[in-house]
Amino acid sequence: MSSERYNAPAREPHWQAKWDQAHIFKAENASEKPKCYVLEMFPYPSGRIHMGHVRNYAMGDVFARYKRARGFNVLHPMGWDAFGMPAENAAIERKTHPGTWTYANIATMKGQLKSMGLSLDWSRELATCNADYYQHQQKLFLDLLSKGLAYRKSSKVNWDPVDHTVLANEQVIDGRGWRSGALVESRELTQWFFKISQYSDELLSALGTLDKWPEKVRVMQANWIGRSEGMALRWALDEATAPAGHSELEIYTTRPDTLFGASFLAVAADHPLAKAAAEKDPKLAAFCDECRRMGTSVADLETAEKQGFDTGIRAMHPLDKTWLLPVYVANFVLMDYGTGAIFACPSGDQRDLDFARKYGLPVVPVVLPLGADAAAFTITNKAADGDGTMINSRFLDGMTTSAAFDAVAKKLEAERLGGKPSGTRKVNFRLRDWGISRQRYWGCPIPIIHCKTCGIVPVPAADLPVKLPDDATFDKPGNPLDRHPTWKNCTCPKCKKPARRETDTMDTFVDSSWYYARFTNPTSPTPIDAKAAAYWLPVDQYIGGIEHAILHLLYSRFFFRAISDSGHGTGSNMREPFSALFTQGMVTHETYKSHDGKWLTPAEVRIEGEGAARTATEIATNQPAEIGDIIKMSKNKKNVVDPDDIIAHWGADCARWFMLSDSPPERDVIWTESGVQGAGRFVQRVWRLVDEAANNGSTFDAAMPPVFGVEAMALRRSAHKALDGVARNIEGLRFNVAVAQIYEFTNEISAALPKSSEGLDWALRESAQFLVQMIAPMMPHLAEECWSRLGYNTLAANQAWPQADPALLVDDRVTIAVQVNGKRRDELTVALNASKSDIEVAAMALEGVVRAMDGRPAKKVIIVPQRIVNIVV
RNA sequence: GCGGACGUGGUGGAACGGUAGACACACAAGACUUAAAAUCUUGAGGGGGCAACCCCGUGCGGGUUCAAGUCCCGCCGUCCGCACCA
Repeated sequence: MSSERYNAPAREPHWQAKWDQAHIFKAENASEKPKCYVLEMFPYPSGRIHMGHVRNYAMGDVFARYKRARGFNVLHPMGWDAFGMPAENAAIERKTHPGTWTYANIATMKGQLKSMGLSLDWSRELATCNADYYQHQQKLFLDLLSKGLAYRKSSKVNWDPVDHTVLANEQVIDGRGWRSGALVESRELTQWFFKISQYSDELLSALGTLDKWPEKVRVMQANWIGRSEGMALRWALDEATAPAGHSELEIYTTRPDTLFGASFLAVAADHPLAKAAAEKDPKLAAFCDECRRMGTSVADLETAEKQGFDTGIRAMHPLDKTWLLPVYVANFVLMDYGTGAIFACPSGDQRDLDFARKYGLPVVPVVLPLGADAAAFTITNKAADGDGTMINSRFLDGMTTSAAFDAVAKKLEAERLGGKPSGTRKVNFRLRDWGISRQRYWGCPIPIIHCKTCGIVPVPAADLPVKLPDDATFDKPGNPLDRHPTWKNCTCPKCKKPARRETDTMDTFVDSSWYYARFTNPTSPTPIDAKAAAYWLPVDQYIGGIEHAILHLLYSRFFFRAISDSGHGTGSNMREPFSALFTQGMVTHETYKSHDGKWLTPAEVRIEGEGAARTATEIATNQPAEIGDIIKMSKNKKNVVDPDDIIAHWGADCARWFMLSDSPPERDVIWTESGVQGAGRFVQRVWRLVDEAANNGSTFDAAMPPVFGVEAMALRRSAHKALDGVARNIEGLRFNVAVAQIYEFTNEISAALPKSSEGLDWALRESAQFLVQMIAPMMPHLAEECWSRLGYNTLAANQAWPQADPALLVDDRVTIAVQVNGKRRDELTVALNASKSDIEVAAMALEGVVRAMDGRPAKKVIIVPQRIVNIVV
């Protein structure tokens, strides 16, 4: 018997080397086994892994290892989302090349991931900054271009003044750049776009098929796509007031039913009609400039009052040509939604009502809300924006709002204006096309040549890759490619005259929009090996952070469709890349501040006391420190714990186990020292238990004893139930519950150890072996150590998940609660298959039941076999 | 404003409509030890009672049900996402 403690940090590298030598995590692209593709969102090589990575990869690894044990051919790859601005910023600061910095980080982080003992197929490793990868992305771009799914246009874009680049709409959070945090400015630029809007309908409706995605993510995507059903209405402009060349105005509305409540029209400051009118009206021109200056930031929008300016133009009501309405320029009308023009019904829309009150415009109630008293109904300061019955609406009066919608639609579809229907039903989406041009160096070059003669010329596929030049300079802000002396000069592939290379690079979200497909065959000469992709895709379980709910996850869903439609998919009708998605919570930690207000790391403070009396002291100065909120680990707030330190001190298994226990995986977990200690104690406990069981004489391989005593039988039941429960909980990604079941089971083993019972030695061996196999997905090194202690010279990682014996999953006797009037008064242990009448007789005789019934007769007795008895008196 | 999630001991959290608080952390008492660590045992939702037991208890108020943390209705609160989207 070895009484030594298990030295995890010393033993873990040994087992990692064993796995490496045996190549057991290498996935084969052809197999008799069913496939399972497990993927965690690949990391950006920022320098070192953090606890968030540990949690993410630990979860994926448990699932991957479990599925391997269940007989699946598992693909579990890892790579690097390696392009991006931090590399460039680091290059500026440290005067190194972004590539040097990035590859050094990759080497460091790969070492860290290896020390976690992840069951990864490293033979498929890829880095998006490698030309081996991005050359294929350039090919994908060219094929999207030829299909019209990539295009160039001039438009207003989000400009990040800190990172000196354009950002997509999805990358602007609360008016700020998602990475730099800088307030985004609006600029008019010519940019490359991907036509994600062409897939709006499909991306939205297919959300319904993603039943293994979190509801939250689906709702967020649905809102982002933002479908609305309405009508495009063309209003004839009064000739006397309209600017030359403008005879009509098209607006978009979702409420044509409220058309008789209209009191004005409004257009965006950038609307062509506003611009035309402004030419002759300096005051209007000034107002439009003012609107444009008012940025797009949230702070601006919240404080901005509704403002408008009467253009003097009058428009004819589509249902009554004699009815003229004023056309305003209004600061709240967005040029890029609908047609940039609206009609306003103040009684039915709060914003229109505020505006009407301010400018003294009519407010005519047209919808009587359901249940409202018609005689007493008026609009004061609250618009009636719900459904109801039409009033003051001529031929619509008395109809429901939806009937009125149809009636107006029917009428205006038949009505002609300039030979065309004056109204058409129209579905509108909020989703804009994805602007992918970035004015930065460290990204995938857009394979385009600008020729004075031929215009925009794609780089011929044979000339790919368009490689980034190594000798760029980073000494000043702006795009190094743009100021490179030679790289951008080239010859036009068509006319062979001197031409200029496109110096924008692609948004790095393009890189991550197809990496999962590349993993299926990372050496394919084509971007995607259709056969390999068809075999492995879709990803069976994808795991990552919720922050990508509409960024990466929506882009990928689009990009996979777009490249499939341009000849690069699986060759089948597969449309969704990720069949199941799991969004894990963050890792949080307390924050600490020194007496003079500086953030302190957990290592820099000493904690004493507990509860409300807990105090922190800065170790270096011995000054009291302030204990702050528990928030996501961030370098800024210094509330970080370095995984390397934890692994060096406690071992990877301990870190993994702690990450998986207690908190449900979708929720945030609080990293605490005591929690790690608890996990560390459990590592030792498993080691001791297995050690003792292994010393127990009998072996599991020996023939099963013909008879088991009561204690031995009970232990066997526990073992098989635990096996079954842990399996189901890993399957459902309820790792915290699986962990709890393992704890429970180890308690059972501990309790059984000192007992003596026929067949107990054998049952203990069986239990110990099951325990080892149960923990193997979570604490794989410890499992190997224990497995060898049990006398095996095979690898635990290669063992099949043991089959639970169904006969042992149910007890032959069950204890059920007995209630009187719904309150538990006693309990009853009966044979599993006891008849209802037997149960009733036994229940009625129970002491607690007799007392509670107090001589009253039972009115009713409910018996749910194996569950409960409830006696109603 | 719109949408979503959540609300259970000191803490993290368990709980197919069926014994609420599994399991863990923290805590307390005890054993072992010269001592500490480690380990082991025991205790614990609140209140009452020597005890057997009894009452109350899953944010608040109603309802459905033999039975509600769980389902329904209405509030309150917290967190998250979107937001001048016509």
